[in-house]
Amino acid sequence: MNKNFYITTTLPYVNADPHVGFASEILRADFLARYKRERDFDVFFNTGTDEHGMKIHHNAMEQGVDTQEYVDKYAKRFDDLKKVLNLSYDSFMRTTDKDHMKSTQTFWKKCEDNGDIYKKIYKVKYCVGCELEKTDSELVDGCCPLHPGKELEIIEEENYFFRFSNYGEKLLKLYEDNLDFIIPDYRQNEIKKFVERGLQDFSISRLKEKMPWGVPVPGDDEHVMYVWFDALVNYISAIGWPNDMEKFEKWWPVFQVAGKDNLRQQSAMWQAMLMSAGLEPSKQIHIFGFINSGGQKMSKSIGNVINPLDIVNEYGTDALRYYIARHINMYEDSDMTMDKFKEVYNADLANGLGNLVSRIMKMVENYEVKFEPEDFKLEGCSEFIELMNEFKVNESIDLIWQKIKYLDEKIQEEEPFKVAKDNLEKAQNMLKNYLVVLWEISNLLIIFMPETAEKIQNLIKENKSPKEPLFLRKK
RNA sequence: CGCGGGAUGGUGUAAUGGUAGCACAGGAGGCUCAUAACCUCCAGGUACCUGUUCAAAUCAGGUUUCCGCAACCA
Repeated sequence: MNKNFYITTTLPYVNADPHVGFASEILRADFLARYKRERDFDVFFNTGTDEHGMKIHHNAMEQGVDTQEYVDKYAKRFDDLKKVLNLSYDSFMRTTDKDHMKSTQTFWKKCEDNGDIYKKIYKVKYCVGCELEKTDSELVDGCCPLHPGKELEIIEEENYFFRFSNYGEKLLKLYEDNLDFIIPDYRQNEIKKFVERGLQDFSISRLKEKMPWGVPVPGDDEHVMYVWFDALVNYISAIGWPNDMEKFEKWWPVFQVAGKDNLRQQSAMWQAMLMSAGLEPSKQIHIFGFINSGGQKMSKSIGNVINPLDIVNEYGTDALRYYIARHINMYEDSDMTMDKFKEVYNADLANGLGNLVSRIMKMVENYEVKFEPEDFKLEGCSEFIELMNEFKVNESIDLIWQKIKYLDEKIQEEEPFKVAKDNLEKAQNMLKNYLVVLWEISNLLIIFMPETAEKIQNLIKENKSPKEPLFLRKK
């Protein structure tokens, strides 16, 4: 059995601070990466930042800073998530990285050699008011929303195109042969329908004189690559393609996670590009739902944006990790508000896990229970393994809370605090039984809440009660 | 009729034709080891209509309604 596991997130575009939606994507990837390591897989976990393209270039110019400086600043904010969210990724790939850019150029040439790249006249809609190119989806009634009534200018320019239209049949075959290529199945169905409707070639370059911030097209000084083309290649450049083919062979194909806005790019465009370059398709792609707030899409103008940093500052890293794991639906859209977060925090973490640890360990300390945990074997928890093998995060962590509930009930039923008054030894044995389960809980928690798991394990090993509550109840 | 997916207690979820389960929030009691925590009990639900069936949340048809996608949005 292949014990190598390569997982990647999509690369967020660095034109804003990290969003809780991306936090949830990378956290889920982290849960799975940690799980696979626990199962003795050799894991390579990739993430990074997508740093090219017009929007970034414009933002930098607007702020009057050098574009490189601008992306450096934002890339750091994303890399900071490693500490803030306690992530275990191995690779942080920035698309402005020199090796990545070289590998993208090689990739381009492969596609070109295969006859899939050609030049064509491209019609751009240009709003004179904004002095910006506009896409159809940005337009309202055929006009720029900021300058209604103003005719858009049509500008023609020569662009390179990728022969996406060559890959319709091949993509359909890929989906047909791999019925669980995209999870959940309705997303696979969605993309299948999209491909069936017929594919049109897409533009993969921009004129350098208008937009210099991109990877130069090999053999043509006048063009840079369109940001999509370059960003997707990171999944292979991150593991050494094409320079270190041994490394590449070790890790490829990749297990991908992405938000639902990325369905098309990841499961159709990128797969076609891989085919064109003669590479094996991705292993599997999980398409996640979005997080809304108060029933609405998060937006700055509504003021309902949830910043993961704020939550971590107030509640701690593990509380956020917990909330994402247990209460945000992986595949359907979920709603999240600070009120809900507090409710869950108090119910599940303060009253649930935290209180359970306090009550058990307090008795352990008072009754001088001596307990030495045995080495934990994940293999013993077959139900948990089955769920995590299918990447069912919500259900897996649910299982842990069932055990917490079980212990609370058990303590009430057996009343060791009463038993201790006239039969200390019997009470001690009861406590030891609880500790066996608590030890199991702490070990299962490692992948979701690493810090908390470690704290609990230390308390168990030292037979001590926590000096302060694990999760202080919030008013 | 462009294509596709949904509507389960106040909220979030489970149940592939066979007793609608669970958690949170709400109400009542109990316990005292614990963070006003914990335990027990109570109340509350299949959007609507019709059909198939011994039996429907589940299958079919329709109504209402919500949400994606419709191409370069990174």
